[in-house]
Amino acid sequence: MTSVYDELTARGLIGQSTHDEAIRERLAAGPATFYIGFDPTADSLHVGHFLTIMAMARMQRAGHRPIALIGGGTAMIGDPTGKTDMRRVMTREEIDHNASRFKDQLGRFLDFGAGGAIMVNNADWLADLNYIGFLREVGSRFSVNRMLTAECYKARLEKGLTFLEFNYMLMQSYDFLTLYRKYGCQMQLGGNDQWSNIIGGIELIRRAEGAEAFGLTFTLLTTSAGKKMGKTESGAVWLDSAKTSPHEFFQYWRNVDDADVKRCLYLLTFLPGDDVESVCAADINRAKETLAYELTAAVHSRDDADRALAAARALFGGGSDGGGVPATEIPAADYPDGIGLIDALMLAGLCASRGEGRRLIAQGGVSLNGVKAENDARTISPEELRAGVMIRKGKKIFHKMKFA
RNA sequence: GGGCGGGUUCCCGAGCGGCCAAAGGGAUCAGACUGUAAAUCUGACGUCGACGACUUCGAAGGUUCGAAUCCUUCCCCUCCCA
Repeated sequence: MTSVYDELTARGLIGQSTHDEAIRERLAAGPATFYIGFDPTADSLHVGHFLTIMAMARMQRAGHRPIALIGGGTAMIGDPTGKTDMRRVMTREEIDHNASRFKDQLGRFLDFGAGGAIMVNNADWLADLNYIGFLREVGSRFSVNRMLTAECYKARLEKGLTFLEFNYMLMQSYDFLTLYRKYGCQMQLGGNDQWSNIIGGIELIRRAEGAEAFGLTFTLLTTSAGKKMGKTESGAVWLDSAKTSPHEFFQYWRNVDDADVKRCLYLLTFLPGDDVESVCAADINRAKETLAYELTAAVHSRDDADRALAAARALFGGGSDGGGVPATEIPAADYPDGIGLIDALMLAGLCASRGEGRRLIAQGGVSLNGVKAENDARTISPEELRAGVMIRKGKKIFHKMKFA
């Protein structure tokens, strides 16, 4: 069996590593403890985190021990990396709430059982730090000159960087040091954008403990065009089914670019390399279906994936019905005469304003049960609502509406 | 603290008294073509009971028949000096 390191490399996950050979040897030598941090800046993890999570899961499968660090403390500072503007300062309550959501979600992918993965929150040691003590222990080991040359601060040096955010690197480095001391954690992984922060921690460990630590970053999940994946017009693609339904989630992956399918299969699924190659070579559309199915099953459930797949086939294969399609139920009592088409679109969230709805219909972008809506005066009758109407917006967006 | 330059619709960015709901680009949405792909072409893109009305150009006042454009105060940002 090949080592995880080789597996990660073969699948194209590795972005940069601090010590190629040393890390390979360390991972081959036996169980290693590593950590990855997640800043709870939203109330759900999203697709951007998923690649990292899968990498953790692969490592765990290979016998290593993951520490999932929830950045309850660092989130109070805000990582300036990759941001051009200072982010909104979050309240303690928001952060705590988000952190608890993260916890639940991570539990789906990692085994937190005895001897398994560990979850920690850096608020536990950052929140009550003593300023003087921290400066003396940690601050003294950082060179501002060096920090300023770090790539992650470049952009911000032009737009403005607060002292608060400048400290982020120290916080994260201190996390690494703390985990090293507490759990013997010798390795930090992260997105490629975390490189500078990881290096900071490694150097801190060396200076403070005289010990060696390693860093490994993953490629960012981007499209072949270089854009970050996981964003849609309506925001991020979330892992929480309440924020992005399994159907939408499935559709997102079903619609990825031809050019990105193989990469995604390698990066995000456990599908063996040979299978990835063969499925992509055979039929690209089939490969997309596989991608969508596998990811939906992993993030949500087999059942959800089955439903989404069935719905997709029915919907796009010419059939009309499909379970799992987003649906809106309206109380019959409120609409004795049916509902105006534009109102229905608004209610279903298919358009943001009535004007937009009107335009949509005028341009031929709306159909009901497969019949194109000719004009915006159309109403959906009570009979139709009783039976349930399938509203289709554009080519790919379906929404069911019926009486509750 | 002093001085310069700024804050325009989702983003970038024109406009600098009426012809401005505001050029251009990007993003987005729809249509055509397709394979639920890409590329391309076309249209739309503040809100509404829509050939009209209403609300926008950092905030609040003011000048004017008329302001995104002029004046005053305030808030925020960049840069230079301290």
